[in-house]
Amino acid sequence: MTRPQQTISEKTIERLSVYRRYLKELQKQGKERVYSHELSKLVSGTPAQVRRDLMPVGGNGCSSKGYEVNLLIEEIAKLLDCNDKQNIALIGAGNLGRALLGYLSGSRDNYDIVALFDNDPEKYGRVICGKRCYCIDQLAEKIKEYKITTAILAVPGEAAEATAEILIGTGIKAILNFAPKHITTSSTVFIETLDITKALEKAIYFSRKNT
Amino acid sequence: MTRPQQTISEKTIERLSVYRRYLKELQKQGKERVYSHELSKLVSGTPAQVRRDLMPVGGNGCSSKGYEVNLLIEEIAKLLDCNDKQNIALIGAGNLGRALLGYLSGSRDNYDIVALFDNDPEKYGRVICGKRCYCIDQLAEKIKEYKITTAILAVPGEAAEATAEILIGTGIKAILNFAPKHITTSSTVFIETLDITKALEKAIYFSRKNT
DNA sequence: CTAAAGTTGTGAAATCTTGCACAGCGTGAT
DNA sequence: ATCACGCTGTGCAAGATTTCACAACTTTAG
Ligand SMILES: NC(=O)c1ccc[n+]([C@@H]2O[C@H](COP(=O)([O-])OP(=O)(O)OC[C@H]3O[C@@H](n4cnc5c(N)ncnc54)[C@H](O)[C@@H]3O)[C@@H](O)[C@H]2O)c1
Ligand SMILES: NC(=O)c1ccc[n+]([C@@H]2O[C@H](COP(=O)([O-])OP(=O)(O)OC[C@H]3O[C@@H](n4cnc5c(N)ncnc54)[C@H](O)[C@@H]3O)[C@@H](O)[C@H]2O)c1
Repeated sequence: MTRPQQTISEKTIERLSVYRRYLKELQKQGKERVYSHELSKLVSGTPAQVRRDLMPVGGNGCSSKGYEVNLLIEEIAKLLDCNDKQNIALIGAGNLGRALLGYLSGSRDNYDIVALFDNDPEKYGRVICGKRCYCIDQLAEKIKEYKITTAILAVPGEAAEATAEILIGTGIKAILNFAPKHITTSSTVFIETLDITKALEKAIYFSRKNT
Repeated sequence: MTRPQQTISEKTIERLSVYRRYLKELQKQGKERVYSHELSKLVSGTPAQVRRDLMPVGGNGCSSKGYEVNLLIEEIAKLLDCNDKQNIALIGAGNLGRALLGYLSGSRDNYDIVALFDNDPEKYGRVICGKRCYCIDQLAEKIKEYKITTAILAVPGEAAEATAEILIGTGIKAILNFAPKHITTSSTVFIETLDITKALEKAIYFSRKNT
């Protein structure tokens, strides 16, 4: 019985990532099984949504006993990570870039920041948080060398589009962008922009609307 | 003719924030009018969506001449900011917190981080990036004093839920949360969680799915 | 063994969001 | 003055996502 493998929505992928994080916590606590309604509370969803999200990961999930935590983590990993550690590049070793580096350098077993890039001679050539920082000119070369498929873009807004173009040119497949710029491309590269200002302005707006 | 003022969706609010940012750039460039199809390109949407988003901001928008940039910025500001500068608190002056502080301390005219809070004696009592850092124990007191309605939460995951509870207790109205924890509450406080790991795992997943 | 309680997987309904398409209008050309 | 063009505002359809609701199954108790 092979998986139907119809495309999975972005939202479902996001929630699977979140479920997995909680599942790992449960695993640490020694919990062996979990019900959809437990997961749903951790995430403000409904049990039905959790069950639907879990459908494409493969049907372990046993009536009346719920899901087996270990197995579920494994199956989600198969789907999200393809059992394959991904090499990531971080472009822009500024304030945000270094914070991210510290945050993401911890014990992640499914991806790893393997190279930094910057155009500031003060920064490239050094090792920051245990990772080598290269000159931005070496981007294409190093991305090939390290087999990097995903990049985190943390350069100033003015440089974001041009840098993204270069990245796309190197054959990279996805970009997580922190610059407050929408990056347009005709290629099929997946671009996710995390727009902090947008999130804050939204919070401010709704701070006035609630009750 | 008063605005219908039916509730505006979260997605529309987010896009309005983004439109405004681009409009301000256009303004700087001296552009006076803009068409929905121009805005839509900057954001990968359709012109129809832009027009629909702009409907609740009040109908300036003139056939054949498009929207007047200055006016549109003003109208969006009325909606998003209520012509009112918001005071924001930043909880957790760690790596991310300080990066955010630097980023958000620039020339924002609609909100301002006015106070920091931390539980580390090394940090509170000081002035960081021009803002005073208080001990977390003074949270309630200072939030009242500064009339703060929105908080940015950048404390470690373990402390996030407890800190959010305290925040909610102070009567705050919205929280922008960076900790990788879902914050559950029965109150009507608006909570937006910006989950960076989730975004990265999503990017990694789609890096493999595209073409 | 049977029944009760509680859970999964999923079709179908409900809701939310986006895109189409066109009436109506302002503009500029003829 | 008239007309063609291109844009806005919006009813409505299409699409996407969430929720409901129930059959099927497992476990536990009697
Ligand atoms: N700091 C934050 O908390 C924060 C929050 C939200 C968004 N952002 C966005 O993230 C980006 C980075 O912010 P930051 O605060 O780290 O800025 P920063 O100025 O501290 O760092 C930017 C880094 O990029 C490098 N750089 C500049 N141009 C480059 C280029 N062409 N190629 C390679 N490297 C280049 C600089 O040398 C510097 O090291 C900006 O777009 C900013 O808008 C930052
Ligand atoms: N650094 C990043 O780029 C990054 C990215 C994504 C998410 N996050 C999340 O953001 C949060 C902060 O990350 P960070 O890298 O800045 O961590 P950090 O350890 O550098 O900073 C945390 C700060 O919070 C303070 N703190 C701890 N407990 C507190 C409490 N109970 N009350 C008040 N202050 C308290 C600490 O003293 C410290 O200053 C974490 O939840 C982390 O998971 C960070």
